[in-house]
Amino acid sequence: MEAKKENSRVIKAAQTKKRIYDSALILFKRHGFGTSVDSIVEMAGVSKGSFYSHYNSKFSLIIDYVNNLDLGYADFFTSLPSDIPPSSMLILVTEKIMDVIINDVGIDLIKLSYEAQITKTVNTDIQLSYDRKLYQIYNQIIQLGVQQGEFKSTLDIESVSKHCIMSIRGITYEWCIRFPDFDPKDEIIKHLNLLLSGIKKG
Amino acid sequence: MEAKKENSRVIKAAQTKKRIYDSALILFKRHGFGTSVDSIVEMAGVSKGSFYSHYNSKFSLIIDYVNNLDLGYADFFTSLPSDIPPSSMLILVTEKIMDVIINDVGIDLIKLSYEAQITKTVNTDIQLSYDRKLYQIYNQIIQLGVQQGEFKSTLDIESVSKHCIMSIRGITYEWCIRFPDFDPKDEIIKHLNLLLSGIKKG
DNA sequence: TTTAGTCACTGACTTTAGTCAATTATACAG
DNA sequence: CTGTATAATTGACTAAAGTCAGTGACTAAA
Repeated sequence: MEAKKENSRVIKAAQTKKRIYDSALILFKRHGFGTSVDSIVEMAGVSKGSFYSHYNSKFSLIIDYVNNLDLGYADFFTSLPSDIPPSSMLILVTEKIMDVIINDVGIDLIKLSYEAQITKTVNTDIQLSYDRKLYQIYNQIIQLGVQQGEFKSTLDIESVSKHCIMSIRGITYEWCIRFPDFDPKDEIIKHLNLLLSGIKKG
Repeated sequence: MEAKKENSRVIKAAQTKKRIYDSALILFKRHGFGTSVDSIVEMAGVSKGSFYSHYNSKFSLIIDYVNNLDLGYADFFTSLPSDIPPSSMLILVTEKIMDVIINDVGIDLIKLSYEAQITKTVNTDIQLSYDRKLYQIYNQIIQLGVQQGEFKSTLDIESVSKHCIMSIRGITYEWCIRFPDFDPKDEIIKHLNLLLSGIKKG
């Protein structure tokens, strides 16, 4: 990963990319994410080829946008009082995440993003860094739960954290395919409660 | 839902649909699921419009195919000895389902099918009937667990069944986006064990 | 300064999914 | 048997994503 020299060529390229990105955002807001690449490049005043030298696909741009949203999970987590039980932290953080997904990101973007992940014309690096932040939060909570004796000491903390995040993604996928007859916030809470307390007796 | 009379018109239409379907399968096997609709109708000797009067979209045909696979879950379930604990049944059935998904259906079809579910120009009725069968199996197992006293009597059986199936779908989605660096069978078992025993102490 | 090479950029082109008005074949009522 | 309604089928057409050989402005090395 070498930083490119800031010569005029590089600067112009960055300006072009930004023009494409900005035009896309305006058109997305105006006409939704079905906006064609043709209309984006027309508004940006560049050629189609230029679009594709900056973005691998139409999805790439959308994923760029999603990943640049500041979702503010980390802030929410650090703002939590530290004297509540870790199981409650888990629930609260997860509720917050679902709120953001439902209200700030929205069904259309989530669908596109999940579709892009499957078809993957897309560089997943940024997506993974997003995961890493989430993962750290869950890891901390579960570690805390084990330390404080609320959670089983036999837990594989890393694995459990990953499974919490997978549950969020799973429920969000379910939301995509069942929309609007599915309440993802309600369901993720039910799922977490199952994960916390288990199905088996004692 | 009225049964159509079997006049020659209906029979011919069914034959046309079958010719399209069979050609598609041959081409899918030969060139993968990227096969174009044009080449399918060329091989079937029908027009493109005809294709679209039988299938809403290219995905529809693929979904049709996936749903017509006899996945044999039900048989596997009924062949289980009835004296093993319900928690083991849950694990065994789920392992079987994952085996089928991984080996009989395969990553390419699963990806297409999951993509189709998200983009959904597609009639989900058949997908739902597939779910219904699975759902019945899980419902029975969990009911048995409650009756025999292995599972908590306070469980909402229907909700827990749904969440088991959602977990399968969630993990399968994860497999799609992480392939090949993800072992869905291993992970679904871990997830189920968490669901069964819980994270919290006693 | 010259010159070879790089890189953003161009736009016509290809590919493919999906549409729809027109056409043809069949069913059915009188 | 005749005319009319209905359903299946056609294929030219649209729309949109993505490609690629070519262009010229800019960089950097001699």
